[in-house]
Amino acid sequence: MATPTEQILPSKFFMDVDRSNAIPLYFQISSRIESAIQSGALPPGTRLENEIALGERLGLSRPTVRRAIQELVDKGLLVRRRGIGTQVVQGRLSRKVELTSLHDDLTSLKKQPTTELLLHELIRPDARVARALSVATNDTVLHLKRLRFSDGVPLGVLENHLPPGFANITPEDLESHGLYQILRARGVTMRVAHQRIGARAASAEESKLLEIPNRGAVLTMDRTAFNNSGLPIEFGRHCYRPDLYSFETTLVDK
Amino acid sequence: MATPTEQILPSKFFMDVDRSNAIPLYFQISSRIESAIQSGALPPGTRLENEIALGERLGLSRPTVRRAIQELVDKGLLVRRRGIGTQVVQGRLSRKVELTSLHDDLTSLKKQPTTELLLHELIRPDARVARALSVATNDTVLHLKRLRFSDGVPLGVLENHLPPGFANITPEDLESHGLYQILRARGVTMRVAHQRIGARAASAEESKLLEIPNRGAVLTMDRTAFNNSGLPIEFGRHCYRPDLYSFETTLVDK
DNA sequence: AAGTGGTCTAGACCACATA
DNA sequence: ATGTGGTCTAGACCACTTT
Repeated sequence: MATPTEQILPSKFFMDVDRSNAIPLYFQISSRIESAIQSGALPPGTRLENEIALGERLGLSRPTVRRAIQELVDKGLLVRRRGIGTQVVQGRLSRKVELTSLHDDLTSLKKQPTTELLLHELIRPDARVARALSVATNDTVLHLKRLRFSDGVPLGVLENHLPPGFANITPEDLESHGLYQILRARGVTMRVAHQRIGARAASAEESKLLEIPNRGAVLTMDRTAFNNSGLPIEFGRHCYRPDLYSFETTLVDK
Repeated sequence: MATPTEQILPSKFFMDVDRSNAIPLYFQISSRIESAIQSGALPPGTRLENEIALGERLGLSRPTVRRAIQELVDKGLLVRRRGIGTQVVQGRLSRKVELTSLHDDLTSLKKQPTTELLLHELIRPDARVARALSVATNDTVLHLKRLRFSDGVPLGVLENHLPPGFANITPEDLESHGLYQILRARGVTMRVAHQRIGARAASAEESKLLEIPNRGAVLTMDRTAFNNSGLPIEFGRHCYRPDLYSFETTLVDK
C-alpha cells in the first residue's frame, strides 16, 4: 500500500553540472530537482535514487548531493527516511512566506502595486517600538503609515518604524518604491525577521481605508526585521484585507 | 559604530562533548550555544569565535561546528557574513511555529487543554477535501469538529478530515487526547505541513462557541499534514479567538 | 596580507528498515 | 544480509571584508 512508486529519473538529470558557473553545485542540483517536481516529471510519491548513486551519475560527491536534497526537504517538497529512501511529498505546492516585502510580492505576481503615503514623521518611540528597534526612548525614529493597493484595490495598511539613520528617507521615495527596495538601494539587506500573525477587528479608520465593513476582520502582521549584522532595521505593524491576503508557511519536523 | 562586540566565550564552552551520547555532536553544540544566548551569557551583538578555532577547542571538525552554527542561523538567532564572522542577532526571542498540534502547544505552556467533541462522522469528502487528502470523492473520510479550551476558556474551533484508515478513531479518544497524540500512538509521525493563515468574520455558530461578538474577527488556519512517507494524513480548517492566539514565525534570507 | 565564512571532496562508520 | 539515510572527519580552494 505504502510502496514507493518506482523511481523515475528524467534524462535531464544526466546533464553535466556547470562547474564554471558561479552558481553553487548543490543549488544547480536542487533547482533541477525542484523544477522536475513542479513540472510533474517527478510526480508525488516518486522515490529518488540514493545519494551515492545520484552523486556518481552527476560527478558529484555525496555531501554535495545530500545538501541539494536537504534544501528540498526543508522546503517541504521531499521526505527522507533512513533505510528507505527519499520520496516526493504527495501534496500540491504553494508559494511560501519569504523575506520580501509586500511590494516585492505583488510585483512578482505581476500585480501593479501602488502606495498612498498617509504619515511620514519623526517621533520619539514609545516603549514597545524602542525595545523592538533597540533604541532609547529619547531617540528619534521615522514613523510611516502607508496604504498599499494592488491593481487599484486597497490591500493593507502598513505602519512602520525605522531607527535613527533612516530619517532622510523622503515621501517621494516612498510613493514610488517599496520600503525594502529603498533600503536595498542604501546597501541594507534584510537577513532575519521575527513575525507574529494574528487577527482583530478593524478600526474605524482602517475600515474606511480598506473599504470593508466597520469593525470588520483584518489580518495583522507585526514584524521586526534585522540586517546582516543582526541589527534591527524595521519594526512594522500591518493589517490586511483578509479576502485579498493570507500567509502560507511550510513546517518541517526536525 | 557597527563594530562587533568583543567575543565572549563562557567557560562551559570548554567542556568536552560527550561522544558516548546518542545525541549528535552538532546538536550538543548548537543547544549549548542556544542556551548561552537565551540566558544572556552571549548577549545580542556578540561575535562568535571562527569556525575552525571553535572546532579545535571543542575537538570537532569544521563541518560539524559549521552545522551547529547553521542550525541557529536557520532559527534566526545568529547571522553570518563572509569575511566578518558570526554574531548574535539583536532581538529578543520568541517561540516559533512548530509542527505540533494545538493540544501539544498548550500542554507545553502548562495550560490545561480540554476538548468538546462537536462532530464525529464518516462522510464522503467534497472536492477540496478529496484533493487535499489525495483520496477519491467516493471514499470515506473521518470528519471531526472540536471546540478546544485552554484553562476553561474557548480558544478555537477545530475541523479536521482524516483519510480512510483512521475511521476507527473513537470519540472517547478525542475527548481526552489531542489528535496528533492519537496519531503518534498509532505509529504515525507528521513530517511536513503546508499551512495557510488568514482571517475572516466568525459564523453565528463560531461566535457563540468562542464567546465573541457576532461576526467578530477570527484567525484561521488551513493545514494539510503529511507523514514520513509523504502521504497526506490530515486536512484541517481551524479558527481561533484572535485575542488568545496568534502565530509566530522566523524568516531567514537564504 | 590576513581572516572570515562558502563550497566541495573522498572517504568512514553508524542506525534503521527491509528482505 | 543488504541498502538506505545520518553523522563525522581532515583536509582543500575560493570569495569576500578588513587592515
